[in-house]
Amino acid sequence: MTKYDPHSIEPKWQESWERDGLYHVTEDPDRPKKYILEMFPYPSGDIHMGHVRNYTIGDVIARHAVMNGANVLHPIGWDAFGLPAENAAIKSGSHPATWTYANIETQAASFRRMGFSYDWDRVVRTCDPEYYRWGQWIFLKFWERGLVERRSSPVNWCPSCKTVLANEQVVGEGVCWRCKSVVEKRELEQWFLKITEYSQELLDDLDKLPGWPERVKAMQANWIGRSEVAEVDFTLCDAAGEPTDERITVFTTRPDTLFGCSFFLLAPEHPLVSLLVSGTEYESAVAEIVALAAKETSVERARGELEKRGAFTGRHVVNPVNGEKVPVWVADYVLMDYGTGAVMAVPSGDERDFEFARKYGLPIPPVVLADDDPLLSKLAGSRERVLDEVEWPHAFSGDGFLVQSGEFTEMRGGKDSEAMRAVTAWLDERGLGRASINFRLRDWLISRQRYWGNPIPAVHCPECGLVPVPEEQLPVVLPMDVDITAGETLADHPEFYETTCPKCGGAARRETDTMDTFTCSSWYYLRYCDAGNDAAVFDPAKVGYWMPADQYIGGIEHAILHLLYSRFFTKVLRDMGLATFDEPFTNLLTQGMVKLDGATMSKSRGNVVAPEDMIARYGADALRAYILFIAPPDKDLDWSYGGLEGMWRFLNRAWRLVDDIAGEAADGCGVAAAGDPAASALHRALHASIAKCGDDIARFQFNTALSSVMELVNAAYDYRRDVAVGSRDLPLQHKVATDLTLLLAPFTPHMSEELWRETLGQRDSVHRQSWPLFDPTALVADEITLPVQVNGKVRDRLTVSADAPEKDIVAAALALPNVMTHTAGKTVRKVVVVPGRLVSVVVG
RNA sequence: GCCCGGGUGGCGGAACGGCAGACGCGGCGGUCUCAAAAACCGCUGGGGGAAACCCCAUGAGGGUUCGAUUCCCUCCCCGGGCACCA
Repeated sequence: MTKYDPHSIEPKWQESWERDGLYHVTEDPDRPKKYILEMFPYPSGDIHMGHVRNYTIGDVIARHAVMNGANVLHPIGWDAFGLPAENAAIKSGSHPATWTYANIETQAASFRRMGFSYDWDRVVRTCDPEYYRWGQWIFLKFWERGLVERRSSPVNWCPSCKTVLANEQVVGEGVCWRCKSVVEKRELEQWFLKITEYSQELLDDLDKLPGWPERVKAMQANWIGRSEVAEVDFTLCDAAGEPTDERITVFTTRPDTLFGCSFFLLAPEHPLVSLLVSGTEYESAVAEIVALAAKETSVERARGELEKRGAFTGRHVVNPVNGEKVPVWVADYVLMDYGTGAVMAVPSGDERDFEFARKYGLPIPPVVLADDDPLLSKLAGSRERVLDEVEWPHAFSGDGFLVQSGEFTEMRGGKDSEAMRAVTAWLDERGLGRASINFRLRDWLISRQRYWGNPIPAVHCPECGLVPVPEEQLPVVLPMDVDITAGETLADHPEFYETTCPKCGGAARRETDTMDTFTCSSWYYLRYCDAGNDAAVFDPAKVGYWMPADQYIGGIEHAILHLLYSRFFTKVLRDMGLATFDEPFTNLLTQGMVKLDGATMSKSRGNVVAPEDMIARYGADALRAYILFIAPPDKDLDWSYGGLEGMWRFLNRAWRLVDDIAGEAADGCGVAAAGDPAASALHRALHASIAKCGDDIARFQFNTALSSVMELVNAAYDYRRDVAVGSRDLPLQHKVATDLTLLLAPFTPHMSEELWRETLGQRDSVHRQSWPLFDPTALVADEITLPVQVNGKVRDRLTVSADAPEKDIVAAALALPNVMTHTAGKTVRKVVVVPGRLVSVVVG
């Protein structure tokens, strides 16, 4: 008899596995591959319950896949560049590199202590020059393909992080994703990756991802924001009101309302604004609006709570559909960075234009009427404009009939309507407009004004302009002697930025911005396939063998950010001929958060349950099994100490069972009794658990997978309680003990290994064994008990032999006492027999 | 406003259209013990009944079906994403 002691067995097997290279893999064309990937962590130093959950899920999937005969790649690495290292360095006076590498060591030790089955030979650390040089190489390839651009535009600036941010990194109501400060808009020259070139494909290929949660796909589709619009060209008039050659194009989703356009709007930031008004009587009023708009914070503006303000420019444009001249106003609710920054205003059909028209006394001609609108009878049939005002309290944006709309009058209007198509076609024929597609997705701003990142490999030459660093000069090494505590960045470091132009050899300045860390995490999963390669970014053959990743596991917070960027990188690398697949991650599992009393665990809140403490008490196996048992993986879970205690009890129970059975086997006692019902019940329970546990792991229902193992243990205890020692079926018990050990192996790798090798005396590792075979015939019982319903309610139970013919079942069911009670005095209209399931009697 | 999720015992959660609540936590009662811990056994949705059993119950209301937590429609509530997006 031995006692379950995780503290002695867990470290022992961890060392043994590592010594034996148990989790080291190479390509093997003869076996099916499986790439199980978890989002690599930022090395913050300590592991938290979110890590435990994320990486345990991956580990169970990986171990189960191995037992099912797959050649499994299960790597780990560190997303090691980023701001926290700089902030910590400023605080502690150490170097970001020192801080980062030390954290990687402690975190790796914690991961080893959890018993995760990583191939440690493939570790990737994004702050290693051996890694980031290939990030720079990819950047140069993007540049060659015209996907890199340095340009000036209004960008998001985080005052706290002192750097610019990509659109995706501004979350909620205009705050920085990392520090939650309110983001400011600044006009700056920055580096962009042209992700918008792939907008349509990024959207379309979501359909190629049936293994992704709907939620994530919906979020990406929302973010990409495709809308089918019409472009309409308005002709600008000069100050005297005469049409010029200049046209201003607007986007609209409602070309059917074009006849209701009674004014025209420009965003305050629109470049035309100052040209139109400079030196005119309208200049000061317009300047005021521009100044006011500049002061509005992005938060205020995003909430749409501001009262709309505007000013007339003194100019007009010609509405192409009816030749009408409408006034051009500047309005603060028109956004420069959506569409063209110019809008045709249709106050009767758009609530914002409606408010604006009311405020400034502009006309509101109705053009689309609801089917029950009283104006319908008054305006029906009139093609010409007869009414310029409505008494409505709001604009009407629904479907309806067109009135006073020229030749389109009486057509059906609305989104995706007859009138909409007709107007667009009419404009197209005359070269005044066209159907078009608009995306909300913006190009990815990747430059950061921070030190601890991957340097952008570019040189500014006064003669040649922007020059890429030649490939053979890579990597542009991040210098280690920058004094971060003094607030220095690369821009303060002449030794770094003073250089010569690769093209002309003249004096030039090296780019001092670094890349967004999300560029590093957009291709690390490819590097895992060929981590040590120092001659190329990776060997396409190796990537071709392992990719795409069969299963990706990580937090929902990357639903857009990392997952969108990685999809983009994959598509570009494919177009470069380095990959043959369209999507990097075939299946995605987004795990829920680990909370305490409903609140997110955080150090600042002081409500953190430290994994180390739990390991110290119950061992890593109990923690692993518990965090999977408490809830399905995609749901948030609330931490419970009692639940962990319960898992500890179960592991002890399972341990004792295997230990006791092994003891009895050694004693050689017990004789199998043929046809013993208790033994066949245990036999059935065993195979039911084998089937359910495997199926449930395959569909990531780890909680029910574990509960099926618990049922097996309960069944074995029942058997041993009910059957005297001398009458127990020894081979069956032994089979239960070994299969139980195998079923638990993915969840509790250390305990299973100890039971397998020490208690059950096996030679090879339990983690090199096959998943136990399920025998469907074992589930077939001689007799079955069927519930019998009368009018949908269970009234009795019927025990019959499994192969009883239907008419015998019907007869026996109708003869059951409680069935007779409920059918007495009524006519049996129908009897439904669902074989092996139930009997349903219909009376009336 | 648009788009996704989700509402089941005291709690976490189970249920290919087929006995609602598996498994676990917690609670109650018991065995063992001088006692406690551990372990083991039993009970544990609500109501009625001595019992056999009966009634109610998966956010609300309809529908399809012999049969609905599950499928369809309408609505309510909670969580998340997008949004002065033209």
